[in-house]
Amino acid sequence: MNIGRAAEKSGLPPKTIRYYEEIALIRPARAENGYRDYSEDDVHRLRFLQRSRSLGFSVEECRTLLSLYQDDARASADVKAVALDKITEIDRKLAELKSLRGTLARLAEHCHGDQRPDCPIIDDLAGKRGA
Amino acid sequence: MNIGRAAEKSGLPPKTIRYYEEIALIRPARAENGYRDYSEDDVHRLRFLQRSRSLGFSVEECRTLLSLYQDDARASADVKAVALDKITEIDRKLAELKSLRGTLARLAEHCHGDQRPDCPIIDDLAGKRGA
DNA sequence: CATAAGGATTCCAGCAACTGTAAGGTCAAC
DNA sequence: GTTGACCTTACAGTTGCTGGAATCCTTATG
Repeated sequence: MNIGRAAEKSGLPPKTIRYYEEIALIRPARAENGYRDYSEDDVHRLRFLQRSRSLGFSVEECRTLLSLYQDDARASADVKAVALDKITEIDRKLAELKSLRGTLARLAEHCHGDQRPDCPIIDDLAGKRGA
Repeated sequence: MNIGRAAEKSGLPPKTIRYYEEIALIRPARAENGYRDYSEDDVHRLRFLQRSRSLGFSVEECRTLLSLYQDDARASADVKAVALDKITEIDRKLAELKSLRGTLARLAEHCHGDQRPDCPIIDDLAGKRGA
């Protein structure tokens, strides 16, 4: 099938699919006219990529997961390790965002937010601590 | 002062400082030998940028904040609005990450993580729902 | 049969926010 | 005078696409 149909079926835009081929994540066949020709298996792989990307895995992680997906002799422990690493990474990001949010919320809370120039947010950004 | 000293004082690498000049966030003077020459005020601006970037503001938001910083007639309401927008954005990211984390944790929990190939994580990524 | 629309192809540029590298200029110390 | 630290510019690379231009192929219609 052509790339447009594969795009519909996988939920990925054609541009992205071509990009995935460029970085060697998938290798579709070519028809005689030069068009890419996707098999059902290719579409499975594309959907796999779509889902794993949407779960926050990087393209390189997706490459690993895809090779595990295609490896019938894989150990589920290997897959689990990737998932747990990602959870750790997400936890780090969550902690960082929460901390940022706390700081911003505290600053905003102390800013009267009117037409006067006096502003604790700016003061903090400028390094004028406390007060 | 030279860029190296300004880097030390602001906590930003020289490369980043040059980049900020390239995108017109700061405009240091030049010495006769062509070296950038930073004033104390320049360093204040750099520290301001360092702090606001580290709080998660985009470079363009930093540009806005910096102009507010340098505007003695600013309304604190304008600053507060930027901060509140950023908090909203952080909340969105937090929700997304929490959701991802939940999905991954659920998948990992059901994966026995041993030497066998059977893996609910892969099954889910492949679209085999339920089971 | 011509042609126009809709898809397909390639390649190149651009987004954010830097970072790395190369090739060279300047300055202070020995 | 030469070493080494520091400065300069310019260009490439990072991540993960996305948009655009020029061209080709296929299909439907007049």
